Amino acid sequence: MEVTLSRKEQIEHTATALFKKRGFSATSMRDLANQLGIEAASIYSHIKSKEEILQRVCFRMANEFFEAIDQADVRDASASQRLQAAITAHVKVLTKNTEASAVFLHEWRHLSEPHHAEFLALRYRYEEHFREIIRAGIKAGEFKVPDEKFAVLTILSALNWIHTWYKPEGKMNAEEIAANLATMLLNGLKQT
Amino acid sequence: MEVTLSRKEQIEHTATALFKKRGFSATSMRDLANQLGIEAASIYSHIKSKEEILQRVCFRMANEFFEAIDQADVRDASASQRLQAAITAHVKVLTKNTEASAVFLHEWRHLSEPHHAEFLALRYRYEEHFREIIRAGIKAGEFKVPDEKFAVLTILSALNWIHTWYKPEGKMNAEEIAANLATMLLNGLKQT
DNA sequence: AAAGTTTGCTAACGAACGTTAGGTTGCTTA
DNA sequence: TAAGCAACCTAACGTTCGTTAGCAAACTTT
Repeated sequence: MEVTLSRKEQIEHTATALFKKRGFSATSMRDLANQLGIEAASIYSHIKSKEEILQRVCFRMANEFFEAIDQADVRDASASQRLQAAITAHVKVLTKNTEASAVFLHEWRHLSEPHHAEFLALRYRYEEHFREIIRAGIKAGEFKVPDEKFAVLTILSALNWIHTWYKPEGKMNAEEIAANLATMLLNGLKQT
Repeated sequence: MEVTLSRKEQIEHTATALFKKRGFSATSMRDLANQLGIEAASIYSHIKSKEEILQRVCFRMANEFFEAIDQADVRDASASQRLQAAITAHVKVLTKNTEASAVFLHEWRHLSEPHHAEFLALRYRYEEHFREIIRAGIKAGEFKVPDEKFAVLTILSALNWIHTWYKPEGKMNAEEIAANLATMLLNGLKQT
């Protein structure tokens, strides 16, 4: 299953790796060019600006997260089941591309307006999906939570650390990680 | 309870706020000077380099976390109680200074060697404290966890998002947040 | 009143930055 | 075989960067 990347996609891919490792601001176009084996000025045959790369990565990942969560949502299921499905979908996207995920999670703040505001709005909408599940769970007496915003932030932060340590060749695959995280968040550490 | 800060401490404090907001690399000495109402070159009457500020913040916070967790550790208690105490201690440090915490958590990677390696070693030692508690809990049959490293990473990432939203004037104080997080992580979301 | 310390200034350095202009090479398509 | 295009080059632009040198004023201590 060899996929041939266009030069623009290669640039984006290499830049993503550098943005994750060093951060957007600490990555220079000359660093990126060096990694690609070309001159910095040559990059501008393919992209308009350094920030364009960041924009493409951030909004592409936002799309992937939305698609995953929409496909995974099972109507007429319990809140626990829905939450488990959402967690699994989220973890799958996160593990499928850890580098782009890291950029999505940490480097979006370097977006300039109006992209910055647009990104925040998307993120809010994404989180709202989780909040809605938690609210439904509280209403049904399924969950016991002091505040749904608090719960969602805690859940997502627990998930969003994965990209720092996940390796495809590690002993847990994405599904196992998702299952373990869902169990831990839903049932806690304590032996039952 | 007015505390007079030395000029050096003022610089450190203002820099910390900027490092949190924009990141270390995206914060220039001229930004910092502007915020302080002086010229960039004047800062060098008080500090040796930009990175010195980062070093001081990172290692001071590391110290604070260690002190908090050492004081909070109760021998001859159950693993649940010890974990609850450790979580509370961690959250207290985190909420006491959200800006320095953000720098501690996200900007340490801009440290140069050997400080970078030294910082990582400290962090490993800190996390080891949590791992030891989890291991004790598993051994005593108190916790049901697939992997103690996995559990600790999940716990700490759930905690380490607090600095992004915590406001001292918010409806939950540090103790309530700590209690809610400990309950959620130990018992899960589900109604019992 | 003298000496020392703190705090700041202006001017400037060399380096690195993102980006543009204009040109060359080689492959692909009409 | 000519035209078009993708990919990359060198040279350079204007700007910003962290930092140093050298000096001056103000406050504190002796």
